[in-house]
Amino acid sequence: MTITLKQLTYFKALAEQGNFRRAAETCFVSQPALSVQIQELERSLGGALVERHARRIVLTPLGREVLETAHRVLSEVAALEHSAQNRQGLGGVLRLGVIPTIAPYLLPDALAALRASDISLDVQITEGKTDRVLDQLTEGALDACILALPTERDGLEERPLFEDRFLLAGSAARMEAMETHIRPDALSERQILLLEDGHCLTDQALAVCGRGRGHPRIHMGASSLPTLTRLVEAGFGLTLMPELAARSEMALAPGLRLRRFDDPEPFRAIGLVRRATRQPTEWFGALADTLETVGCALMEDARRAV
Amino acid sequence: MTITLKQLTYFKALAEQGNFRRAAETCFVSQPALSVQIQELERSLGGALVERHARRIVLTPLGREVLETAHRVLSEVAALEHSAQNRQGLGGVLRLGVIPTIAPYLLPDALAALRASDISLDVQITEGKTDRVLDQLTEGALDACILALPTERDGLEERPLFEDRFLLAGSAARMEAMETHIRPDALSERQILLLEDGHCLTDQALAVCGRGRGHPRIHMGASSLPTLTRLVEAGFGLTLMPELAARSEMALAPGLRLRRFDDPEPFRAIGLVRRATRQPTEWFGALADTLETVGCALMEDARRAV
DNA sequence: TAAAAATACTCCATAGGTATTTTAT
DNA sequence: ATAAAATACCTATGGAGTATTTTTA
Repeated sequence: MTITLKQLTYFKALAEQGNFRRAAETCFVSQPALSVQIQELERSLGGALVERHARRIVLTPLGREVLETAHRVLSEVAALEHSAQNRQGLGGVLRLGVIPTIAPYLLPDALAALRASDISLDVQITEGKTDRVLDQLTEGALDACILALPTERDGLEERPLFEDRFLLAGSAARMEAMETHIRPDALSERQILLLEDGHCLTDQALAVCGRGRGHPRIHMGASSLPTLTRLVEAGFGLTLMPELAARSEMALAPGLRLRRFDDPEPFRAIGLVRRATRQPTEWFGALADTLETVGCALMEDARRAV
Repeated sequence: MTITLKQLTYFKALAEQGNFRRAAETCFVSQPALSVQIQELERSLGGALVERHARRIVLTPLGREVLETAHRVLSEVAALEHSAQNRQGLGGVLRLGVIPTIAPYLLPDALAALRASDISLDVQITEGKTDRVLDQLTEGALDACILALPTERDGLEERPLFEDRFLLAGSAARMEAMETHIRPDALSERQILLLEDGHCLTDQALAVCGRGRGHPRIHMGASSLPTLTRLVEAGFGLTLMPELAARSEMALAPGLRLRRFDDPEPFRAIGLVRRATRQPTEWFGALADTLETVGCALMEDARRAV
């Protein structure tokens, strides 16, 4: 009626052994059991697979063709079963969404660390703003996201990784004109440049500077952090620079000056998010641990530098 | 414990439907039946394949990987089952052995006829002398052979196809010196050129000429019929030319002359041979019928020509 | 509360085993 | 006569069904 893997397994053994009895032995079943399954397979395929002779069997043309398919199918399934054992972490590709103000600064180190770690998982990165990657995560198009917490969405599980503090960034001239001690909410919003709408960093910066104080005057809607950095370097205003991005941005904008805020320093919480599910997922914890280690190390470096 | 095609089928349906109940419906089983098989598959693979959410499911990375394999495996098996229906004649490649004194003369027409016929079978030709192809047939390395009957071996089934009569061939000078009516056994053996040992044609020619009359004097052990033809054309003696080869050989050796023997003309019986097996083999009869038709047509032509 | 999946339990189909017959050399 | 595969028959595993519970949104 229907072809089964068992039938294909028995048939492969029969073709290899050339004899029903020996084939049955290698399959650890009785000879009639194997005979019946071969007959069943022949009935399904509508033709003989082997010529039965007194001392041996010979494959028919159909049998040879079926044998090839059987080989392919069985090896595919065997690979599946085998991968179940040898799998550390998980099989397959983990689709990871990362927001643009994190991706270029965290991923180089993070991917290197993942590659080196025991959890051998392939990662496929999707870069997108918070809402977009969270939508994809919810739909099932992504497996996890790295972004600023909290997400404030239902059905998601958040795991904090590290704190990314904000530094004040400006041109040398502007920064020298500043007083020594700066409190974030003392910044006049008119001085602050922000990324274009949609970047969570924009909202966070507004929150840090105390939105309530007056109407924000966003001079430029820069589309990326490097662009924003260049504008600030050129003296068009100040901005809040995440520590995470500091080293890279300084390398590209030598005229930029950074200054730490007084304690308590404002920060964004970087976290890993996945769909909430009751069943434990091996890879999530391991991935988060690795990212946490990498992220904290980067923060250490940043604190030594500024 | 072991992966089954049923599990893969159910899993594929689940991935497509995104929901256990609908997947179960498309498989025409109850929801618990499908649930259990999915759990079984997950147990075999040692990891979750789907995340269970309230209104839908999402594949895990492992699930996506398994789904790809499942697609490949199921489509291979489906192709097998499907080919069982659409198969005319047989599937696969028929390995056909043919002796050298038949192959080049019969095969061009025969293969064309097979290609045109409804029995769509791929044929792979092995050319070799009688003993060699029969050994391969017995071993199972060939499925059938075209050669001169009888084979006089056990375990083989012979099917006569057509009679290939022998013509007397010689140079123009020699043939003009011959009397009008020739009886085969009247030929002096010393005039006759034969192929080298191993060709059945050699034995047949000796039998035709009445071996008992005296010691055969084989002037040349030619390795192929075309070679033999050239020697004869050059006047080195006479030979027996199978009607089957006559047309081709005449084209290559314009100086050659052919003469029919008086009735009863000597001939070799061309037949198709396979391993004897009690189970009926669809292709054998169909193949034999086609070959018989082609062979008889060639014989008709030959008789009109000489 | 409603919808979906998991669990519990029962039943039956079928794969497998033993004993035997049939077939081919 | 012997060796191998097919057949007959019985048993037991496990896949599927119904009813129910659990879970999550």
